Amino acid sequence: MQALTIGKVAERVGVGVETVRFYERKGLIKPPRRGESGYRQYSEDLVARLRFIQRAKTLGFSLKEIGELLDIRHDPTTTCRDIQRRAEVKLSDVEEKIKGLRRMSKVLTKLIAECAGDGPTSACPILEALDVEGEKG
Amino acid sequence: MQALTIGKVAERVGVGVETVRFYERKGLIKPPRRGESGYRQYSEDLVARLRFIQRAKTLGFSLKEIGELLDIRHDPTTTCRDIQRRAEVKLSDVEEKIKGLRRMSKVLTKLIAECAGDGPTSACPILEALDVEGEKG
DNA sequence: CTTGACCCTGTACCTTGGTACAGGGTCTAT
DNA sequence: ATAGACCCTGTACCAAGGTACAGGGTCAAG
Repeated sequence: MQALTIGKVAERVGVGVETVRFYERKGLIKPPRRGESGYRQYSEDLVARLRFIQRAKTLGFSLKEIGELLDIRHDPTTTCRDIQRRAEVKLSDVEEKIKGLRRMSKVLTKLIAECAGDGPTSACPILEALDVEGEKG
Repeated sequence: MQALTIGKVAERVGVGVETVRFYERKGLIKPPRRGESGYRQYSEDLVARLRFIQRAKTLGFSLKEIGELLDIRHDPTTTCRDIQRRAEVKLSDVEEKIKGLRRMSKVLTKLIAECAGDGPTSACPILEALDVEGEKG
């Protein structure tokens, strides 16, 4: 298998070469071996790893969290359960956000309707949207 | 009602005084009146506004977006139609955010279900799923 | 009336997740 | 052998959203 240059890797994954080097600096990918010229030589594995990073990002994981996922994976003392728990934490974050946004959506919808109907408007009705937790769905 | 100092306000909301001043600079809260000494004098209203800002942040709104949300209200210079239009813009933002989060939720839920939790990380379906791109989804 | 906690302005710095040079060296096609 | 595309390191920069001084003034308790 041919070694890939950083440009090829970046192109395949759809990121800039700077981003690949940035991930290396951040420890998300390990420094690859170098050719005579000092050029980085990557294998296909790295492409997979980079895709993993991109995909995890879209699920709301920060680079730090992604780094942890990748570390866990290569740590023989951890189990699948560790990964699962992290996914669960992330899921509950996401569910919380959805709830809050639904409240916001309701208030905005109401605002639009009231406005159309010439209804009374409080000084700053939007503030009610996120009023104290649990104090009304 | 006693005027609140910036420290009292910050304490009540659970942010630093620097943050309150930062929001003032960013236009999220308006410059309050000042006492003889030049100290800022706040009313309870400001506490509510700051709490809104904090909650909206956890929902993924940027400070800029939060400023726009807070602007959706009646004042002498805005018409009902104005409010309606701005509320509609924000409503569609909110719906978009919900959609994105639901996609994340779905993927995470599926991954968590597929993972029995008892295997080694080397065979974790969550990690495997993150490896492949898209997987026809 | 002093001490310490608080406030003021202004500026510098931090983190996250990159992006953009500058000033080189290398590789490849012609 | 030379142009142009690529690679290298290093540093600076960007936006967002703060956080931390420095160097002052003020307020309230003992």
